[in-house]
Amino acid sequence: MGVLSVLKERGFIEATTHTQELEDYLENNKATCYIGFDPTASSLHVGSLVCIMALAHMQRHGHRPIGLVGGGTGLIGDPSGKTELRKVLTLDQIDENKAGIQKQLSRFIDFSEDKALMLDNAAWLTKLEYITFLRDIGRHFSINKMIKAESVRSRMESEDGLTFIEFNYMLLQAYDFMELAGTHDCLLQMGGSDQWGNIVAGIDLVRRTLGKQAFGITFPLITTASGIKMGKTHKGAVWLDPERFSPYEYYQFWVNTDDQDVTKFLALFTFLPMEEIEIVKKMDGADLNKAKTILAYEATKIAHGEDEALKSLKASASMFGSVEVPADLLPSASIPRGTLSCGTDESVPTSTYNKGAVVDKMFVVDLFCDADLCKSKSDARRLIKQGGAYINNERLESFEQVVVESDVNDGEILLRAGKKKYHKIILK
RNA sequence: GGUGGGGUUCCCGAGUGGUCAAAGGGAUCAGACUGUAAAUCUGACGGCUCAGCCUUCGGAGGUUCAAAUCCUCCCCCCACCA
Repeated sequence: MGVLSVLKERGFIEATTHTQELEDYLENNKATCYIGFDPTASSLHVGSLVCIMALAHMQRHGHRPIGLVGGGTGLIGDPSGKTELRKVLTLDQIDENKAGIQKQLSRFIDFSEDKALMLDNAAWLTKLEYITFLRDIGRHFSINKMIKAESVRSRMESEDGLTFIEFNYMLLQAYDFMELAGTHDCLLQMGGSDQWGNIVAGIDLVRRTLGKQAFGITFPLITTASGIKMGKTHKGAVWLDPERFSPYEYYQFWVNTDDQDVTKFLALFTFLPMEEIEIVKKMDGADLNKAKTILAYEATKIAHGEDEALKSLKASASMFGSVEVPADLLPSASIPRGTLSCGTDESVPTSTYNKGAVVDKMFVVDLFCDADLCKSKSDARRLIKQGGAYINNERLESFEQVVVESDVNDGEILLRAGKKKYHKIILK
């Protein structure tokens, strides 16, 4: 099956240009394709995962993906899908962020032997000269067309308006496409649905300047069943960087997937075969939790490796009781089968304290605050009053409670806030 | 540059001298119900040494027993005009 059909079947495709020609092109060529990533942070997050997975699928089908880091465009800021002007990044920040992004992408895509490329558009964009650029590139752009583009129009209508610097973003992205088409014969650009205007502009520019037919694919904006943009939690974005968002939290993020999203996410965010995912569609009720376990395991494995996935699985089993993974569910997944009742919980966040400074000295409340389970003492007070604070799985009744010897089991104290947030205290 | 309208607690948004830690909604958090889901219901939602106290309403001063609310200056945003 061609890569385009695979992507379509798995829910990646929102729109494509020249559908038939694109299909032929991908069938008959070892194509090069690219997606741009903004270096606005030193880590990518789940919001970019659709793009990343699409590149990975491309590579698995023998095509060559390019991850383009917008080191040059990051100096400008894309107005698409933004309601306000983005803060401009400094060169140093961009460099740092770029490095982080490259590292993460290499978990998903194989960059060895030029099977994939990582480029930075700063390489060509920062060398542009204004007059030359206007004359050679600017002439191909119609203001009439641009102001009709959704990204521009919505900003023109908003009271914040649109600055000239942002208005130019489209030209620069189109220039990127032209550059890549010229130097790497990259004729396919992909991106989120908010990139449609930019992609189409690039295709036009490639045709006008190089006389080549280029193509575009956009992905749908993935929202959860409750209508929220995918990848946002109370803690903000779900980062792929294990330093910002631990593999255990990442795993938990996927386990907490809404029932209605399970099959959609399995298709988008794992490589499990669709025939197996089809079966999950027929499942409902508590059974779906088993599928969520596999989703979480696979997603964690892809982003953080099998070891971390296994650790997270075990930690979850010991925190939330047993986890059952039937042998015949999604058989291609490498998750261990059977019932996992208890195990080490090494992936749960921990802190270490000096025992003498804690026992009979410290208030339990302070441990909650230090462990970031509560924002402040008032927060801790509320939590206790509402019965959401637990020490070793026993509800904490009093705000004034001090840690005592009997709270310590094997040199450890397990704190819990609400149903899902745990923190382990190790005493030395 | 001119004229007018604004900047309120995470967000939207009420509030024009005391009854204001500030309506309402959203988000969030906890509890109940569940399946580590959704929906629903209940409660919480600035901080603290918590029946009390302290710090917030763009910034700095001032008037007043008392200011988010009045005055002065400054900063920023928006609309229309140039």
